[in-house]
Amino acid sequence: MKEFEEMMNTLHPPSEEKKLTPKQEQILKAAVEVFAEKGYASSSTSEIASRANVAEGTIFRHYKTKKELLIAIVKPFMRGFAVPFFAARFVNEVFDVPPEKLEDLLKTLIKNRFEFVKENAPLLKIVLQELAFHPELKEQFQAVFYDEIFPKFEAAIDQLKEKGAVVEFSNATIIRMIMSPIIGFLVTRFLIAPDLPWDDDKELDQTVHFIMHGLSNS
Amino acid sequence: MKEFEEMMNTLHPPSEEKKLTPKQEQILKAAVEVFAEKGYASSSTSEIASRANVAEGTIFRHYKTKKELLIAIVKPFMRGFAVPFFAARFVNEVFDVPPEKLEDLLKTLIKNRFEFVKENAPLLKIVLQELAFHPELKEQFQAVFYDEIFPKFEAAIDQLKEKGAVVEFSNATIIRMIMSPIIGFLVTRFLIAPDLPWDDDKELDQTVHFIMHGLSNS
DNA sequence: ATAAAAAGTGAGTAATCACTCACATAAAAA
DNA sequence: TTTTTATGTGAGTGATTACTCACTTTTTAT
Repeated sequence: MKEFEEMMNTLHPPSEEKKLTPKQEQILKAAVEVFAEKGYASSSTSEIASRANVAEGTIFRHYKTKKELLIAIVKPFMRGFAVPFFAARFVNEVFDVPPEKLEDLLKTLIKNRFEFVKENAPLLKIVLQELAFHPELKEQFQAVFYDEIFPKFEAAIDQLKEKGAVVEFSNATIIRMIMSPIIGFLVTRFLIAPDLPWDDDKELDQTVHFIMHGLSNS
Repeated sequence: MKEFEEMMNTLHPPSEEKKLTPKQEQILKAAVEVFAEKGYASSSTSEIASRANVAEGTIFRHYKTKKELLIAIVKPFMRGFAVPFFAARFVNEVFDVPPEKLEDLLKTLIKNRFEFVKENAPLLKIVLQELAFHPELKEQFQAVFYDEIFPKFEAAIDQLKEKGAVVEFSNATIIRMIMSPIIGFLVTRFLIAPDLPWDDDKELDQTVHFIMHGLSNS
């Protein structure tokens, strides 16, 4: 229960707190469950309602359509994931830190975001699944990642290239090479084999090690 | 048209040729299209039928259920992808090749599999999407990848570890680090941004470079 | 040529779907 | 307290769904 309340807090951060009624929270919780289990298209509003101990009409009182319910769940998750990247420090820290400390900086950042995803694992599944079919989600994704996070990454990468610390691939390629192993780990960790006895810290350290060596200019 | 016939050949390889009727081919082609566009759950058999210029009943003449149609599409694709790995040479080649030539060997293999995926891009999307929700597909995936391909990879990795050519991560971690950037490229190349002016050879070379350096024991 | 089997058809069906609406209750405002 | 507004309800609805079946056409076997 505690965990879910925390999740709901990240879904609806204090900044624009919407004062959800208890039933509304039950609906969101149940919807996350069902969407993650069966996928959006195979989830019925009637099942969400019954699992939330709520009449079906109550769902449509708060969310005009089923898709609006999906967006109400996914949007805050994406924004929540991006929060630390909005910190003004982000790019500057990468600029200033000596290259040998860069690995530690990345580890800290990644471990922080890992914890966020860990607390919202079903949301990760929903996003990865539904991003492909809902233009509204793609737009939100673009707004958060392409327009906000990636440019900051690019600035940092350009700086590292000038220092000769990073291999001379295109920025898009480098970003892909940074993200692929991380996403690969997250997907394996939480979606494919969540029940394996994972040593998360070790895996993350090794993943960052892999990325840094893969991109190093040797 | 030519391309699709080739795809159908890979879907139903000569080894167990099922002598598909023309209408059956139309059904498979249309189903691949619609499943990839809308996702399995949101695809209706009536749309598949009309897009295949076939009566809806014809679909169920050949495939008892909608899910059986999905499996008829996905199963041969996975088997087709795995074919080169079944070659007895596979592990031995990795054993015998001198470490500095290993990168070239991997490049050849990956470029070969890349072409296969390129010819069946919609199938890649269908597999990635539906694997999460259909136990039958998971079983097929397990049979092909976990039971057949991965053990061969492990044997090769163990050998490389003994030579000290590869970092001492667990085999599962190493396999993940090999596959993540490749899948990351495939997904970006064919699903996220297929219309970008890609230099496939360059990207693949750089991806292999990234993997080899990331895993090197330095 | 004739029979038998396979392929193809499309109207029909029961189930399920997202969503509505008239009404009931609870909370807030007056 | 009285009125207004917000929240909650569940039976009802038209549309859509996967799938069936009696029938026709085509292909294959004899």
